[in-house]
Amino acid sequence: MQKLTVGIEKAATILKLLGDKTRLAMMKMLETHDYCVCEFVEIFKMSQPAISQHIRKLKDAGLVQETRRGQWIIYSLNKDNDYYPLVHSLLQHLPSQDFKLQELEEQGLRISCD
Amino acid sequence: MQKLTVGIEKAATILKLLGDKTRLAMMKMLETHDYCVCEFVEIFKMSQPAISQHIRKLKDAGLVQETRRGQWIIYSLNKDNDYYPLVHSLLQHLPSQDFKLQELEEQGLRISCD
DNA sequence: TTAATATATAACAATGTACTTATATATTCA
DNA sequence: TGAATATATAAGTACATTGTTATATATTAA
Repeated sequence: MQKLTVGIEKAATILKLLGDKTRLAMMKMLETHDYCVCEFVEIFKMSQPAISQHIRKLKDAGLVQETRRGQWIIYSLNKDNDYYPLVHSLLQHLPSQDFKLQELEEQGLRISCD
Repeated sequence: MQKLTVGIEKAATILKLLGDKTRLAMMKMLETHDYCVCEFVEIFKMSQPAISQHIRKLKDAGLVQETRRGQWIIYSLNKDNDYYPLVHSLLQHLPSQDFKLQELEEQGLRISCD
């Protein structure tokens, strides 16, 4: 059961988390596809630990969830989270990031294709 | 003319601004009433410079606007801002903070009553 | 079992944030 | 004009954040 509204303090925590362009882009991207860490590393041209640390923050807040698939760990949005309605409505205001997925596919670097 | 979506980077900047419980509460409160700095000082039990600095950030981002009324400066939401649709939809997920206004009135500290 | 790959964690440095106190500016009113 | 009030700004400090590099852990495949 999800709440209609969310406490101000907790909401501020979520917004602070999303107030980083890398994490915000990740969330928008996860709206349409799942991704593994190594794909994000390619997409954001950022070190693997940096990506891993961003994802951990999202995971600790319950915004994303992980599933291991062999040697890869696939991340997806956790739509059951209490804050998902807030997050969802905010993501609607952002432009699709699917062009990044396309770039990845053109480079032959897409891994977690379903 | 407002845009349908907003760049990821700029959106992250806005969300980071709102990712502070004081500023987020201010924005929610400004949805229903205008406030002056001295009222926020009472409500948030915070020093005047601290409040002033929070408001300046909101103002610099164009989220709020000021109007001088005598010795007071009244702050209100800037609904013409490009990011207002995003901000508005996100505030809908937060509980009303009107009880804070009531407290203020009960203490006889309400200033900027229209 | 060993090498290769994917991910996580730890320790650190640079930078950013949010307060504080002290002080400046603007307005009102006696 | 001068005192009182409201607000802004500056400088300093404590703490948080985000990257880095080095290293640990987990899985796969030879």
